[in-house]
Amino acid sequence: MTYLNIGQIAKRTGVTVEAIRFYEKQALLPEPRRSASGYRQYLPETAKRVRFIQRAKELGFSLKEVNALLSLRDTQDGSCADVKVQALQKVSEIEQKIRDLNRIRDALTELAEKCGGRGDLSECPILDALDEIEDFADGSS
Amino acid sequence: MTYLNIGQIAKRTGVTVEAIRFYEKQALLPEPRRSASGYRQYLPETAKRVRFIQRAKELGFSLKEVNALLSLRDTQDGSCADVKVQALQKVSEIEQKIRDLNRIRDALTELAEKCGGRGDLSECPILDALDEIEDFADGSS
DNA sequence: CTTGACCCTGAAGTACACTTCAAGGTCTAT
DNA sequence: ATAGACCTTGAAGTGTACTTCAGGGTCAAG
Repeated sequence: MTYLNIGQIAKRTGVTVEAIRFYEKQALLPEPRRSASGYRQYLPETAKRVRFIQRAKELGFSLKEVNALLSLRDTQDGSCADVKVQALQKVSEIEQKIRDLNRIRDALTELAEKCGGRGDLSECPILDALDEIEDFADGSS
Repeated sequence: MTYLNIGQIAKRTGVTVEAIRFYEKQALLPEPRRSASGYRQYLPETAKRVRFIQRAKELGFSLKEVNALLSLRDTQDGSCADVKVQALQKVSEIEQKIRDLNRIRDALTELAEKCGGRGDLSECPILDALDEIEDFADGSS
């Protein structure tokens, strides 16, 4: 049969069995088919979904947000226009994250370059590179 | 005087007073100067650092990781070569995050485009777009 | 010289995302 | 048919990142 039990999903994704059950409880994963004896039986695609959850978490999305992302794909109620609005909203959030990560990456790259690989930190004042992040306006009051 | 008290830092950063004190306890912020009466007195630059902490958190870095990033800049011990190695390591982690975010953004953009803004979800099967994320190898066993 | 907005500390409480535990049933190989 | 690796549930425990509470001191305005 093409079904996988929870341990096999765990192995394929690197996520613990317990975490997978937890995701089910949180409705991030649909309740799977069960064997006669009550074992969960997953389609192999479930592993994709679990990996997506992991990745999204590493990118700073809460499980609630991951759920919202997945629901954009899953949901059967609500209009397509709603989905579009939400998707575009998420896109702009994500683009902000990408910009921020680029800023941090550039600062770290500059830092590494200026360090040349030898000398001690007193010869590396360019560690200020990170201060170039957030170089704009303060609060207004 | 050029010093700001904790409430002013909070206002400029959008981070609560309590969280700022918490960051100090966790050594993400250096212990500031104190007034005669014990009030914390911050240099305005501290706001930059606090905003950096917030941004980095939103990008999926734990406070411990943020600390490591900030330490790359701050530290006075350890050789510059060490800093370089760590910085480049972080750069590749960050580049992975950027790739993942690009994947999610592209999928969401595609989803939004195909939705055209009207019709209901039964006319939007492209919600499968997100499945194109993680399109590669399964576990090896 | 008091009122209200601010600051201080330490301790306890909360939300999130799990992990561990307890107590037990199932499956496969020998 | 029994050992060992798997699966089940529910409840309690853990680490992170705060927030709230209790009890009090400080500062600027009127």
